Amino acid sequence: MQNRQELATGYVERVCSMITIYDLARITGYSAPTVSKALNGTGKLSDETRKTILAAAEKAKYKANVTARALTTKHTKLIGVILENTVMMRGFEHPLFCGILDTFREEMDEVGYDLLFMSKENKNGMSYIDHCAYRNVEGVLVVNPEENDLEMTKLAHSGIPCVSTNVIIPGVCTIVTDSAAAGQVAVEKLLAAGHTHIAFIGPSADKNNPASKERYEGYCEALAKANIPYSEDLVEYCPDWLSKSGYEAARNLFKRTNSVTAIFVASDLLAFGVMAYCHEVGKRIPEKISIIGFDDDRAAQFTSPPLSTFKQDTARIAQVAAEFLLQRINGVPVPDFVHVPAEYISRGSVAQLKK
Amino acid sequence: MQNRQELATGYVERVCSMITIYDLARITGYSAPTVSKALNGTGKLSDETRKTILAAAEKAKYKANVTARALTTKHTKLIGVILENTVMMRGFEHPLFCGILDTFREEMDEVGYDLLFMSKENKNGMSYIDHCAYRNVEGVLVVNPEENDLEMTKLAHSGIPCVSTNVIIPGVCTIVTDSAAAGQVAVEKLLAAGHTHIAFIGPSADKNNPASKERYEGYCEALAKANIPYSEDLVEYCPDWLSKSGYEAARNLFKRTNSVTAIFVASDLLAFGVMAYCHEVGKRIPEKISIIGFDDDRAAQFTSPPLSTFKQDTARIAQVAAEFLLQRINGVPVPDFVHVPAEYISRGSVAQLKK
DNA sequence: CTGAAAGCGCTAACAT
DNA sequence: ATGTTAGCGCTTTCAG
Repeated sequence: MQNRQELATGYVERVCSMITIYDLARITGYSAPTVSKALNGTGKLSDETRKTILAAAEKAKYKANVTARALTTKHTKLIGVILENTVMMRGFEHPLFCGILDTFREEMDEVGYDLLFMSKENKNGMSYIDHCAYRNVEGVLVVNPEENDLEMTKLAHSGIPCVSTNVIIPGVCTIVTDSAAAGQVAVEKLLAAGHTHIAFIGPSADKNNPASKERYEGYCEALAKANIPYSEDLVEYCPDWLSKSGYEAARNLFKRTNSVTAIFVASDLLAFGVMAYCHEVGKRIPEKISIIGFDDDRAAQFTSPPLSTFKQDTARIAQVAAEFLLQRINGVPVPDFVHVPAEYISRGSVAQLKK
Repeated sequence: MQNRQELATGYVERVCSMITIYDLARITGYSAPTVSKALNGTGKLSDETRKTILAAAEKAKYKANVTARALTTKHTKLIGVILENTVMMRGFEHPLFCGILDTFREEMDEVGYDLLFMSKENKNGMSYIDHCAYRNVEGVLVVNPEENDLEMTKLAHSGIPCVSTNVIIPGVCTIVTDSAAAGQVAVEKLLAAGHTHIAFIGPSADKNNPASKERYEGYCEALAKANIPYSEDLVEYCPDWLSKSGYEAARNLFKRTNSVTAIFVASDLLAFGVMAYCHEVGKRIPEKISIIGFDDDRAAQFTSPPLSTFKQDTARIAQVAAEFLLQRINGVPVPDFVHVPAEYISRGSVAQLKK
């Protein structure tokens, strides 16, 4: 206990006794502004002065204090991250979001930016905009906002630089997987395996979430290209992205029709539910029914059979997001929309149809 | 383009034109310090003054600026988070870490703290301690540091308040699942199902990572209690927590012995590998071999058969971590170690052994 | 090229 | 009970 108190005190002292530019000024005999200029490479200083000051800073292990700097410059080198726990799935646990955040952090770290979680409705009743102002956040990565959230819309229109990696927000640069292209590929793979009665299962299209909508569009387009007439009977919408909904969608689908030999499911999680239903009713995969999912969830390679699916390029999405957010912060125009291709991963859930 | 420029400018203006306590002072006719006191509830002010000022602040939508406040108070209301991408598994993608972080964030949000990712070896070559000082972080949540990391050790000894939720760090309060108790339960479940030749598969015990070690100890203890002699042949260590290692461990185990009818595997991910091996060699689960995993990974309910496992109480771990970190920040002593119980989840991977 | 002065927004210590 | 003064650490004019 005594020990802990001492530690705590030690910390305060350490922080308070941090070396400042005034210390360096005293040490080197120059003034504080000169030290500042030397440290930042700004202003006009003689090479010698700069060298002297830099050496002294190094020796004294001087570290700038962003808090103080930010007060004058307004540059906090802070990026806000919006990642809400929606009904869809708890924030961090979503496979896509985690991958994006991981790489985004690395990219931002490279250029000296730190990541801070934004929150809405926190203790102080702050909105996103309030929170951004409160922390002087320089830009925001929108990974997963709540659906149709007014605060989010306000933030998008506030002029605070934002990029979005999942949802389309008018006025905000959005970077997402090219789901339409992937949807086409999915159907083409199934067509190539001899399937013609191909179903689609996915959440009903939310106009702001391109994922399900584009996957569905890709499905339609591939069918059209192959001259296979579209049938409403083969499309089953579900209310969300949960496995349970996939299970129910499969039940509904098979209640309606028995001709289906293949399904393109808009996500692995949904596909797991579909597979569970198939197992339950003895519909063997892939012998009786072929399935393609989306996301390459950790689980996908361990289902039985392993699930053929699409891997989103989260690293690429994050890199582009980081690049464009930085551009945006620096006042450089960015595109409204960027598509990043997904990769098809062939496993054991698709069978060649016997003629 | 023009549009974007305007937006960016709009943001700068907005930030710069934020209302300050001086504005409130002017509006209300009081002085800045008085406004400050009213806002913070400090000092001695008449009720009326306070009310007037608070009303004016509300009306003007005044929001404090932490950056400025922190400069004088040293209280940034910032908590650092250490979550490195170790070889073990990429940072955010680990099921346990994500859950912990999610709840921890909510808890801290309640009391006005924001979360910031700490990084080591960033552009400026800052250590954890440097980074903490640079951002004036008030405390640190250590979720997943690199193994035997000197910088981490230094941070732990720096006096900066820390709590750890995965690894034991001398001098730092650690909150983890009671893996030993869970390990015992696992073996007891298998014993109850009639198994006596029970194997253990898990990473070799790292002295700082209680997870594998404690699960192994629980395994041993349950065996001892049941008077079943310990056999080295039934224990297979693996180098890490990856599924691939589980696969190889299973192969090694079965190469050595054929009497095993049940395995307690230290994690679901490893268990997936074990299951994959079993499937491959036609060893039916659970008919021929029963398996219990650990973590309740998203995948666990979708393997074939669904995997019986333990669910760590990440929410509880995070709550305790948040509580103790706040205590520690406030100079209140905290325990060195807290165990949180895990819950056994029975699914289809354990069979009653036929006599 | 360098330094003096001023200010970012807030709070602590002291006067009044 | 309220105001004055000063300072947190840094940067940005602007003189010299």
